[in-house]
Amino acid sequence: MKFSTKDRYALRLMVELANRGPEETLSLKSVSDSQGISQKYLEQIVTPLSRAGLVSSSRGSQGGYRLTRPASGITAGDILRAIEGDLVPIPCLASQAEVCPRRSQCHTIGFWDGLRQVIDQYVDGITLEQLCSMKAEDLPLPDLE
Amino acid sequence: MKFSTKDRYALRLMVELANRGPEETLSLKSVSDSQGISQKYLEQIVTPLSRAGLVSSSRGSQGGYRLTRPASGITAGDILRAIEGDLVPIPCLASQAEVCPRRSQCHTIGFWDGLRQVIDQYVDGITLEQLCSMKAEDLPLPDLE
DNA sequence: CCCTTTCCTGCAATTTCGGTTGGAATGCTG
DNA sequence: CAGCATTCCAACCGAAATTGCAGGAAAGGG
Repeated sequence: MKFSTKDRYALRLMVELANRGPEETLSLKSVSDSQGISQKYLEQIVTPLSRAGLVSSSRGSQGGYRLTRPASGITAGDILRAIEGDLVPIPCLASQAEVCPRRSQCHTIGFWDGLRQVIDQYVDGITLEQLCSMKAEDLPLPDLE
Repeated sequence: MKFSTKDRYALRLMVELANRGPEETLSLKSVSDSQGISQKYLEQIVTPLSRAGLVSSSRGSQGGYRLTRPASGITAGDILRAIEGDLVPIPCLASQAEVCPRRSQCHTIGFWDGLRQVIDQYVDGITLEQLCSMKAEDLPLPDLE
């Protein structure tokens, strides 16, 4: 149960974009330099973010990417779902999953669906704006202990 | 971000064992028959559960596995951690991870650690006993919405 | 002694991960 | 218009993990 590097890099990429505001474009080259991620790999990561409508692009010299809306209107869930597709812990729960033949007597599907809900609730409750203001020191957490 | 089949099968295996109580032993052969999982694969799954002290075994004819303690004293988290080792969403948060060089200026580590806590809290809050009494129909959830 | 079962090791096919490579299209700028 | 920076597109690729299966050895009950 791990999130991929694409998930992690996507968050870091979006934080960089958010730091520039939605007007200024930022090239992958500069993100590559500041974050230490190869430009070519970033291309793969930004593509689904673009298709999901979270960022827009301009080509050519002085081109780059920018947020399509303020960072306060984008959640971590938006970003992760753009990369992962469905954010489900097991294939059974995917939106286009075939119906499991032992579904009716399954004792664990409820557990997994509960986990999905807990994860959804968490990632949708944290905005890109909040991410930007987080430092490593102050560990986060809405209101858990 | 998916949990492996071993994680899922481990839960189902443990539910089967719990249904027999901690006295009666149950062979992998019978679990294989009722759950439709190959006996050989189950062997791989039960081994870490045994090493983690969640089940004990007896060899030979009439042998099998049984819980080492009541199902009310075993959580889903216990089972998943036995299979997965650390239950962390990204390698950075593993207990024996090397320190990330960009840790101090990282804006996302807090997010991931929060996710880890949310997951931990959920899986540790559901006991094997609760799993046994779950049906597919009644979706779970302690008190979320 | 035979049968059942756990235990242990090794192998193998497939998929996923984590990228790299190569180039085409587009648009600014001198 | 030439050149350069950038996004876009599509393959490819090695390594690792996933998802098992096979073949036994060891132990215990009947």
